[in-house]
Amino acid sequence: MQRIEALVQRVRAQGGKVTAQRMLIWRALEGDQTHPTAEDLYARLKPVLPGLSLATLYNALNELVEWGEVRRFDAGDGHIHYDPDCSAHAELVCLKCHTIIDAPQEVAPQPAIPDEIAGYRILARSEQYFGICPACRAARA
Amino acid sequence: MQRIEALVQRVRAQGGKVTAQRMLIWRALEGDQTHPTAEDLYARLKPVLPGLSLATLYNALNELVEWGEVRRFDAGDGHIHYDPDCSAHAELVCLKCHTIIDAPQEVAPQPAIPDEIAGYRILARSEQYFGICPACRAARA
DNA sequence: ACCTTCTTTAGAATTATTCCTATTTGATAA
DNA sequence: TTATCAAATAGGAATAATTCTAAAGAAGGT
Repeated sequence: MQRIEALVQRVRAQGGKVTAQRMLIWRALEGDQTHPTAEDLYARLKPVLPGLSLATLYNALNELVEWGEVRRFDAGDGHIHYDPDCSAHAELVCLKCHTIIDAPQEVAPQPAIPDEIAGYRILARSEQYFGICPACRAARA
Repeated sequence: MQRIEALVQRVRAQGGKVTAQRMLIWRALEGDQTHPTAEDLYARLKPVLPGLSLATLYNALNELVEWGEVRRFDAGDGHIHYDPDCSAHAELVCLKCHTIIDAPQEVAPQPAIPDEIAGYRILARSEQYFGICPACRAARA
């Protein structure tokens, strides 16, 4: 995710409004490395801004995804997870216990993102490896 | 996805049962290239086996995912999509209209899947490129 | 064929996400 | 400041996805 000032400018430039809700959500995501779900974020933000609606949160999240500022991915646990870190990295998802960790660049190197593929203008790339984590492998044996 | 005979053996080997419902779902997925959602499949299968429950369909799908036989991914349109084609390919997802196409290997080459990353036993890999499709680019201009 | 055992199923209940719309609020300019 | 207008919000309704549990069904031995 870009710095918040850049998001402010982006919203203004397209005739949008910098609302308290958006700022709150942006700040909550900034630097977050926990791959939170929408519910996680809601539980965190509701006490801060009690009037906050879940719909508003989903709107803001989906808009960030459309801008390519945040990645959203399915970890196979029945929840959609969000990750503001759009730098080059893959996720490692355990198919048994659904824990998620970021794969280091060395073990899952990321190619440069091309500007265009098959006529599509490419904004973001997402990669997941699904498998069985060390703990679950041990538990099974 | 492997051939259906292989799935039959797999289920038997782990003490499971080859039910009519599983066979039906497996056959529906075999060779499907439409990236269907669970609802798509349900609509297709319900007339064939009217007693079929959505829960059964989800069970079967999630079990295939856990076996690494089918990939499931979030196309950002509010629906989870399933793809029985686990051969090496990335998906191209339009952030505006949410159409999904398979990227040819030439434009998005797939590395070999390592057996293990950071202690995880790797079973599957998923890759998506998010962007704006040619039609939406034209519409915007 | 008939039990027995254990898995799977159907349908309802629950939870997650998106959609809808009257109302509120930010931004702009007088 | 204040009025104006477009855009965002809140909250509830609608839709999507998952979980739960009693009942049904397949496999294997008798």
